Amino acid sequence: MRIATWNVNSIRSRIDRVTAWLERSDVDVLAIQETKCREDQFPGLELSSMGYEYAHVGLNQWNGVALISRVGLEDVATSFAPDQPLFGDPEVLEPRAVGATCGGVRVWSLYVPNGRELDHAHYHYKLAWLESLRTRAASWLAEDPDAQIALTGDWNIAPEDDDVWDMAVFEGKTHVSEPERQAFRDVLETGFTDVVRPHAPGPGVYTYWDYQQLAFPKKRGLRIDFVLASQALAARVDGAFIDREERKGKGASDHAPVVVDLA
DNA sequence: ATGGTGGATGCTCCA
Repeated sequence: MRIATWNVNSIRSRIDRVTAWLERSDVDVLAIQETKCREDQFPGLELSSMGYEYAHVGLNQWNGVALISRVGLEDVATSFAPDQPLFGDPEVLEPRAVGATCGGVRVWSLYVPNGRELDHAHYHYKLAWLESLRTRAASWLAEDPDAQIALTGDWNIAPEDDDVWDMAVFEGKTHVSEPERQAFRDVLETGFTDVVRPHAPGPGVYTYWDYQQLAFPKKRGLRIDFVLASQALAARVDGAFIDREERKGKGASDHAPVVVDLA
């Protein structure tokens, strides 16, 4: 079974690239972030005609996450916990998490809040969101230590200096601050592993490149998209890669798909 | 190749 995660930066503007990528990638389950559309705008027909079931949550032009699967899609959840933090004025539950059981694996498509600036309300929201996720993930494993769980998505955190093209540029910025990195490590410590890194060692290996300043051809990226697997799932991983080819050319997302193969 | 962001929206925000 092959699972993948990809921040597509608008499913409506990217649907042709998404279907073309699916056609050539033999993916069974894809977690999508930043669909940037409402439920009624989601291009479900294009995906279902390819044999994929889908679950999507989207309220407006921001955020939005989906799961598509051709190996079953059961027990869909549109938030990871009853206390998943809210944001905005008025406060709302933003569409940043969707989970489903696909081929026996509990897969989550997660779009961690960006944080915007250190000490911004959005930054505190990001940390609270991650803490809530950590607590919930720990409870899932406490319930069933053998659960096969994949926490996939755009984490908006570069956990190590090697995940950043130039640390000096990120001095005082989000994505690399110690509280964010600690929050990421705290999720790992509940019993999850980055299953891609062993197959895509750095430095200089990234999943995201800004559209500006020719960042991609200049190799100026960040590694912020991850597949974190529970122990039982990690034991099944027999390969992984970041598909940076998909970042090339006109009309690419600013993120590359991240792919994991399970035995 | 001598370049210099893109998406959704609506006159700006978000990433």
